[in-house]
Amino acid sequence: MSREDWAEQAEAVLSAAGRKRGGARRALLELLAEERCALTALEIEEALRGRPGRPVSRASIYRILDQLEGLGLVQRVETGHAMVRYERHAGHDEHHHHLVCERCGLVRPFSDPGLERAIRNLSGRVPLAVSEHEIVLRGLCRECLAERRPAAPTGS
Amino acid sequence: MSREDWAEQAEAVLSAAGRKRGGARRALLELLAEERCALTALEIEEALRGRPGRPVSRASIYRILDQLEGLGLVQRVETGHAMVRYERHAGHDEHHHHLVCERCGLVRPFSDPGLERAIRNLSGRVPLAVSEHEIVLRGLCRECLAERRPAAPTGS
DNA sequence: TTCTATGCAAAATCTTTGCAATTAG
DNA sequence: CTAATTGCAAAGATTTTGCATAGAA
Repeated sequence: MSREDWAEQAEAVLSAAGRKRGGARRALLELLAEERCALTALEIEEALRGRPGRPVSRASIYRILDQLEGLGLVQRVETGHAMVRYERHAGHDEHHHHLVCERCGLVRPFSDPGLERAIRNLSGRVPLAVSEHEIVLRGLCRECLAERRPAAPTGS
Repeated sequence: MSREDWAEQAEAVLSAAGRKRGGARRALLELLAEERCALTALEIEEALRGRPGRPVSRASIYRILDQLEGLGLVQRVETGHAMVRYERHAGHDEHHHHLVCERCGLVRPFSDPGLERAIRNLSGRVPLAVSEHEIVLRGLCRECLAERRPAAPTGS
């Protein structure tokens, strides 16, 4: 499913759920369709303010995200700092997790088949009917690591 | 390391860091030593209010948790709902992750060697110097599943 | 026309900070 | 005595809600 398709499909799902179209949600869908990784509500607000389309009020952003999450169109991602991030619900082929830099806060996607296998394997053995999983690796990104260790890593 | 040992060791680390003893922190350490899974700051506040020791002000709870996290004595856990949870930093043998029920909010620990292996394996191949990882599986716990599907699961 | 969508402002919730009093070392 | 600890209240930050208007079907 390509990016434009995602936005269109989302509109279709919304319509099927008896929702009417609106400019604010439209703008939000377009933004999420382009983004490949998770954004916070405030990042979304800012992004929409600085683009050709229209700005969207914060309250609407929260309401729309909540609605989209309820319909399975976006996923919440908890990467830290008690601030929720959202990204479009990806198909099986685009499924990914997140790397978070503890120093600069950078959030990047990654994926790994071995990890998915381990999760699938595990899902049948826990006392929970697993519907989703979320994995966050924390550490230092390359840039922050470089700033901390200017010298070459020569043993002790 | 047993539970009491953890609290004692924590006091030792604090002392080594030049910290003085205080009743509020003491109460918090004892609570965390007993808990096997992550609590939010507000849950900690409530738990401390309803027990023999002393109640601790909310501000102190946040300050103390922050301090303990800085010393590596507790770990933040992001299980969802934009509320941070904390649990004592476990040794290698007690390392675990979390199952979260999407309906009732129950948080339970679990662990799996295969998963840890996959993570270790992966850590060398991502553009991040990984220092921690966090895994959350979401779904319905047994009780909530039972409420939703009163009938026996006989294949359609 | 009827119900949804949206903005604005107020409220609610969680977390942090400032300040003064207390207490450990 | 000096610095860390703690509580209280106020401030911050993020998220939610109430209400009125605008807009889609």
